[in-house]
Amino acid sequence: MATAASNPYLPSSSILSSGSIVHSDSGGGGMQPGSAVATSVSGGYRGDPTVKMVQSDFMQGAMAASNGGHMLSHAHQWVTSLPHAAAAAAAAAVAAAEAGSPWSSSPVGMTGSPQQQDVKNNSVRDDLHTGTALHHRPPHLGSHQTHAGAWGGTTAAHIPSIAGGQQQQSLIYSQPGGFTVNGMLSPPGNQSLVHPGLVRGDTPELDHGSHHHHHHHQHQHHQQPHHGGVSGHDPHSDEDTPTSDDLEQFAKQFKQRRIKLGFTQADVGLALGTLYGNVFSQTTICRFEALQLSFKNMCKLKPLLNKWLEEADSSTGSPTSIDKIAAQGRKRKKRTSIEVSVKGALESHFLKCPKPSAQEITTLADSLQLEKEVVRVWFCNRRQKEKRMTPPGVPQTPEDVYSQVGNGHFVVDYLKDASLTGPSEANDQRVTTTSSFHQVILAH
DNA sequence: ATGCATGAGGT
DNA sequence: CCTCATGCATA
Repeated sequence: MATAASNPYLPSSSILSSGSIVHSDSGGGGMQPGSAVATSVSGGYRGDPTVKMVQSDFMQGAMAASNGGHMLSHAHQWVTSLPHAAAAAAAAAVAAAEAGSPWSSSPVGMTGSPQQQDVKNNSVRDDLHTGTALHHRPPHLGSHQTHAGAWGGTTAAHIPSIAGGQQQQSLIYSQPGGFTVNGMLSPPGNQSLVHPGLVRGDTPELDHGSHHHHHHHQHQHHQQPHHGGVSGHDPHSDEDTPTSDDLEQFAKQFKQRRIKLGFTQADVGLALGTLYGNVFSQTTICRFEALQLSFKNMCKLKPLLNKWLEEADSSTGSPTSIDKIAAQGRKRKKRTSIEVSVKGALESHFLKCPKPSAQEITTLADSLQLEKEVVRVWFCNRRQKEKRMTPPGVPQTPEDVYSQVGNGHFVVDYLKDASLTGPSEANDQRVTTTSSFHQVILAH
């Protein structure tokens, strides 16, 4: 194979990335009058030997730079290191899918890598689980994929098991060893972190005596298609679609317990993986706790986290290690940091038009000297932000606070409307509405 | 805790 | 191209 042997990011050949070649930004005027972006370099990707210069859908039109003609310094040099051939991966994916277990088979990735440095997979030591044989259950092979109609529509069922729903990206980030990594629960380092008494005590709390549910909005539940079908819904069962209040509450409880048990958000994420085959990152757990996910997404995760909770406090002391199957070499573009001033500009435009056309984006990008993609993505992310349950900046005081926009309930409400409404038109409406509220916080 | 990014689906 | 769910990398 013609795989290049010189990987600029390998420890040894760090001639380039040694320490401080970071091109400072535009601040003091090292370069152009208008350069605003600064992609900080910080090397450190250890891809595998099989370097392949594949890629990048970005380059396509991004570098048009029609204006000055100068390309500026930030060349996209995202590390490229696709370990396995795409073909192989694809094939494997299919195979996996057919096999039924989305996760239990993705040996690819290292099939050809001669020297994986940190592969410590294979070690199936979970069978030695020392007693706690509770966890570790094979992914239920449900070939159904999450329909997730929850709130979006008439066919709001309940949240189906999503264990097998998304195997999509797992192809790339999937764990090396394949299957269930191993053990979960195990407070970082020492388990004696927690008071023995309260772990098992199973504090029947759940309440925080002071339930301040001041805010009551009319019900926004979308009823199930057939009334009488799935009845017997317990108010706190994870069966039916929870209300925003439920989620809010759960999130809080979850966080509390998690902390008490001495687990980090990352731990939980991993645990979920070994428990159900769905690994999540610290980010996601964090966002869940902070209600920074979409309503739908919150609903999806709640059951999983709930289960973990149960498992977590029922485990006396699980040994197994907490492995970190850290980031394998992946070619991610360097995170471009956008200058505050530029951000401001983007914000402005966003308020005016949250959905700029391709042309507009190009223009804007051009004027700001940013890559088109960056701008596009910025808008995408921005829109997503608008849709989260908890609007940023809004004081989240549990007490009172339900003055106007309270805890995002309204957000959820409007959101639901939005999703129900037909494509196009309605969108502007909702954004506008939200924006008005945001202006308050944004325009200090 | 968050900002920018990736990718799978859906139009 | 967009939306959504997610996450690496960072401040």
